[in-house]
Amino acid sequence: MARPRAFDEEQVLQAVREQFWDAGYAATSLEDLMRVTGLGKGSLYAAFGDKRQLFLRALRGYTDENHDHLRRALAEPPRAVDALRMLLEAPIGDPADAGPRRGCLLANSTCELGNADPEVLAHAHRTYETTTALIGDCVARAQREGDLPAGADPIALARALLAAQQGIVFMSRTGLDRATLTATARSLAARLLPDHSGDRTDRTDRTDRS
Amino acid sequence: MARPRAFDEEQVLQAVREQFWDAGYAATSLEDLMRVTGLGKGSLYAAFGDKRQLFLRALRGYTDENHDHLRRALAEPPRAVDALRMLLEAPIGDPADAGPRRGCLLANSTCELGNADPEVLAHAHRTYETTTALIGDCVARAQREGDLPAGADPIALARALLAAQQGIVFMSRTGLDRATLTATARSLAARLLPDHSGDRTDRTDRTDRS
DNA sequence: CGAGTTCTTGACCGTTCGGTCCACCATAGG
DNA sequence: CCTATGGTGGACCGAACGGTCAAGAACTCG
Repeated sequence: MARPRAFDEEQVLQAVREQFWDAGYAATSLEDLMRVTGLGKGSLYAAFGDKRQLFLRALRGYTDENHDHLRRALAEPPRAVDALRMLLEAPIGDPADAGPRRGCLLANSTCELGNADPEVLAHAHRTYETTTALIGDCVARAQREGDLPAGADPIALARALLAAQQGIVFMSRTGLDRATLTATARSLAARLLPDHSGDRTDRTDRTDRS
Repeated sequence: MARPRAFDEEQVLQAVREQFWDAGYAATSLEDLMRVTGLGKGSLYAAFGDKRQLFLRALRGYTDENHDHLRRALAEPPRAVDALRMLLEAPIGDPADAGPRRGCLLANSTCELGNADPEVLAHAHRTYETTTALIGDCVARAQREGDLPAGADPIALARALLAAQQGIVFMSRTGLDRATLTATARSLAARLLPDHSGDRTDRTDRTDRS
């Protein structure tokens, strides 16, 4: 009944996200957003509201997508403990992309805005709780598979793994070289996820424990 | 020979540092800096140069002070391994101060400006290398004291400890409660610094540890 | 006590910020 | 083909930005 939109909302949010990711919230101007989206101010404001709302939309999209990836990455490997090991190396990324070390958008946003914007802080808190729960499920699976000691609290180990992962993410932002980063990630993985395959009761398809 | 300064440079830098720490670089305006220092624009510019240089001065002061604290904290405990354990709990802070969770100024600055300002990135890289070396020395001492396995590379363990500490710092910024944070720090400490007092050759004069 | 020098203050500058508004346009339904 | 409806792009706005400058104030030295 009227003129249709000339842009794809998802593509715009993607471009916006990349911009905020590269430069941060405060250092991104509306002109930047117009440039990367190709849209005029009027269109942006009509479609998304002001800068902050647009940022929150992009951030929510990022975290949703991230959780999807995480769910898949945790479920995919046959052995859960391998998924947990990869968790620590994942932030290092492919050698191929060679993109700038820009860390995690949510972590960056939390650092930049956590003090000033309660909504960003709350979103970060919720997101990391969900992440912890996902990792905790995977830890529990690794326990059932006999690759981790069964006694420990899965959530506690999940929190330790998440903290270690965020530490790796941050160290990568300081310009640490890939080799050192990889070695550190493996070292952390070895200490947080010790190899129990030796003293494990050897039934790998053990599904029920209490 | 001329009018003396009416302010103490160190006090001004301290106030500036607190402001940048609370709000970040981009979100701090010259008006904020004038307010917290009590100085006029002219004085600030005459004494320190522009906003960026003032920020870098404050940041360097912070890291220098931090390294002094770290050196002391690592040297103070009779047993080096205890110093390393405290390293992970230190970011949680006193229950008394109850200040806002604002993390580490250098970490925040690295996240906000690391992509855009090579000097900040280089400073962060240098600083964390120094920190790694300090922790590595402490690890080596713990090895000599028989509290850590002697075979491992001290620097490698230092990097793992530093990454874990930064992870704790970050998780505290997400609004995680103190109890959970403390539990996570202790869990990480237990896994990265396993208790070797049992199988240690008993040549050191070990005073009782509770 | 006067001259010389530095520090302080706040007015001022051009620019850029986020945000609003409106004239114009492309489309779908009648 | 015409009209109603929503999309588009850019002119425009006041405010705040970082930064400059000049005039006056405070001090030391001769």
